[in-house]
Amino acid sequence: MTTVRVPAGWPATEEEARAVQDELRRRVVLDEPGPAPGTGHVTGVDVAYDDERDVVAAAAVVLDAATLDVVAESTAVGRISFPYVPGLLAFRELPTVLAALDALPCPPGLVVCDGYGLAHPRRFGLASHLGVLTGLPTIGVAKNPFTFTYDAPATPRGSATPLLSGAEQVGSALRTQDGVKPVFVSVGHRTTLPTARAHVLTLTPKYRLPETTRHADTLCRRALKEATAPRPEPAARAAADPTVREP
DNA sequence: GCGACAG
DNA sequence: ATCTTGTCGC
Repeated sequence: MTTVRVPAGWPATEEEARAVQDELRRRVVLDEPGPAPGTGHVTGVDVAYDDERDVVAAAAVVLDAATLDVVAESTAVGRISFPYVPGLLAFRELPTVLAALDALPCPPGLVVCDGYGLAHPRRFGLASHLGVLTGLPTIGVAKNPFTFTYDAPATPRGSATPLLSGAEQVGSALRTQDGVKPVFVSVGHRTTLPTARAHVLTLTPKYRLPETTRHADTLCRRALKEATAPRPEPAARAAADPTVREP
């Protein structure tokens, strides 16, 4: 586990954060097919908070895309860098997520984020932001439609309908299990929407949410719990480990 | 002006 | 996101 501070120059106000988005959005790459689903590595990232103690924990879990086996994982903890503001989620989550990705022992491949990419008020959600900062292909998978609209996909797993911002398609509502509420998929960086949907279907053989996010969710919650766990008394620590001498 | 609003 | 155990159902 690594520890993170809020990066120097990180936006302090909503106005600054929106200006950063308007600047960085121009660097999103949308004309690459991206990694083929079922090959190489796929990495899930997620974050858990303790607002009371001002602690945030992030996890990155790398899966073998063909077998969905976990091949590597890492965590990072830090201080909360921004309040939750719809449309500015990246400024709250990214510093710790970047630290967790940096701590991985292998290349992450495609990164699957909790939330949105292009489906965003300024077309620059968390997944796109992470992609631009790291250069990695990214997609967003959200559990709610945010401010967007959609028609219910047909019942079978794999059915999809457009996720709309007015008349503009910003993503897909994708049914990942028969008759279960869809997830909301959007492109982050360096891939396409059909490819993003194919990745999500590959990652959901059994549950509604991708295996990547399920693993990352479990791991970041555990990391948060450990980071906020009460410290053992010095005497108890000395008793538990006689090789430790307290100054 | 009011309400809604990824995690 | 988070508060939170057992429980009803396939």
